[in-house]
Amino acid sequence: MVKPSSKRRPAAKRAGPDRDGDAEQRILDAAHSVFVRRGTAGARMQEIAEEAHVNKALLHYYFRNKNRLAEAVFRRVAAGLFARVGAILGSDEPLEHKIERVVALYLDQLSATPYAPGYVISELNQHPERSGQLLDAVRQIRDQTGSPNFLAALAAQIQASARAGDIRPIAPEQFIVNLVSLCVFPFAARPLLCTILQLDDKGFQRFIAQRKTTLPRFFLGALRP
Amino acid sequence: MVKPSSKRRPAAKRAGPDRDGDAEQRILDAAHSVFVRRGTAGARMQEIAEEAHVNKALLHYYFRNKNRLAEAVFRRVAAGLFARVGAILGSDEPLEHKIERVVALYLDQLSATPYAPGYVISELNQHPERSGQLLDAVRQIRDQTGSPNFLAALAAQIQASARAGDIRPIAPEQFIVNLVSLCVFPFAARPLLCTILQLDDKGFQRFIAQRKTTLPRFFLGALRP
DNA sequence: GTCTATAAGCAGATAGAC
DNA sequence: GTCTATCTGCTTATAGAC
Repeated sequence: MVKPSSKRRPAAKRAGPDRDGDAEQRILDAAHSVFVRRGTAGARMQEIAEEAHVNKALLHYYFRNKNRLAEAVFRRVAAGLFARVGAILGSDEPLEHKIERVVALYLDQLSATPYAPGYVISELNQHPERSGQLLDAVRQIRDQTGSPNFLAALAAQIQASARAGDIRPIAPEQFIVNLVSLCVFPFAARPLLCTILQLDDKGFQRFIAQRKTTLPRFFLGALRP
Repeated sequence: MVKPSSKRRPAAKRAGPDRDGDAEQRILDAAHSVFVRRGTAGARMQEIAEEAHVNKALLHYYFRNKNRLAEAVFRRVAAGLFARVGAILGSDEPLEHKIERVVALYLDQLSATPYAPGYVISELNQHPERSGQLLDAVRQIRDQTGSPNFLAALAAQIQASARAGDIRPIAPEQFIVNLVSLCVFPFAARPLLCTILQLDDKGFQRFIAQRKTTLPRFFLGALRP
């Protein structure tokens, strides 16, 4: 009934005999990598243990069972997917500027973590109960960035811009879903796009690079009055 | 070494003692339902058997093993996702009309098959070898609709419209990815959107209904010269 | 073609030594 | 904390009767 996790760390080694970090951290990193690549159901505790350079039994020591480990990973990935973008959207920059920054940031970030969107999508499809954990992750961000309810702030800004005649009116939900769709979907569906459009890895990178300049123009064009 | 599948059907019952269709078809339908809901790795042959009202052993009789059954389902779902939209995009209607029809069709179709996009996305992420089967599915459609390489046709149309000054220039790949992203992503990420935007099922339906009129305007607006 | 019964192989989880 | 060894249960897959 011992609960070592997230209590005080043991006296532990720094840069000790095993590769970087203490075991718990290594396990979480390895689990992250494996779960995101294979999906929760397809992931094997054995593979995680190997990638963390520890024994299977240690995973259970720290995280009790597979499901808890999966939850920890899901929260981490989901939070990473919203944190920085949420901060931008909740800031008080002008709308046009926000759009450009969100596109640039998302396209860069997702290039580095290509499996994340597909993973989160399929986890949520297969385990609806994870929406709760998703909300936890979002709230956590809100607390850290100090922008409570960035959606409401954004909605107000959109309506103000529309009334001022800077953009044509659009429902805030549609605005944000459009923006996120255009940024995230190409990565979530990357293997699909590469197949249909006959792109290799290099070609996909070029496609995304082009998109970095193309997409803000496209989006702002759609908002012109 | 018998290969009953897709050879001639047995003398079989029509509207026989078991519910609709012959066993092979019932199995495929059940597998479709279960795989799409749980993902390939999370699906159980037992559950499929029950949903098809047959015994587990019969799944192996018809499809040999789980993997083959999964492939059959994947091909079917992928084909269903492209068939009708591909036909529209490959037709010779004016561009503006195509956009309106694709949006309307996709939003309707996906409302009825909400799990399909997420399923295809995660399958392709977890099994890159399925891209081949994806291509099979696409080719199959191409042959049926008689529009060989609808992408090339669409690209030509876009360039022509741009030269005529009807729309502003846009790379054909960006055009199609934008259109598909805006239609498909909200369904692929449906649980995510419902959580973030605090929508229940009814609310999501309203959101999509609004999108049916909003999205074509948004997209055409972005293309205005 | 369809079933029952069973084999064979893992994967998750625990016990206990160090 | 970390390991080795083992148990238990589930899942795919096959054998064989009808």
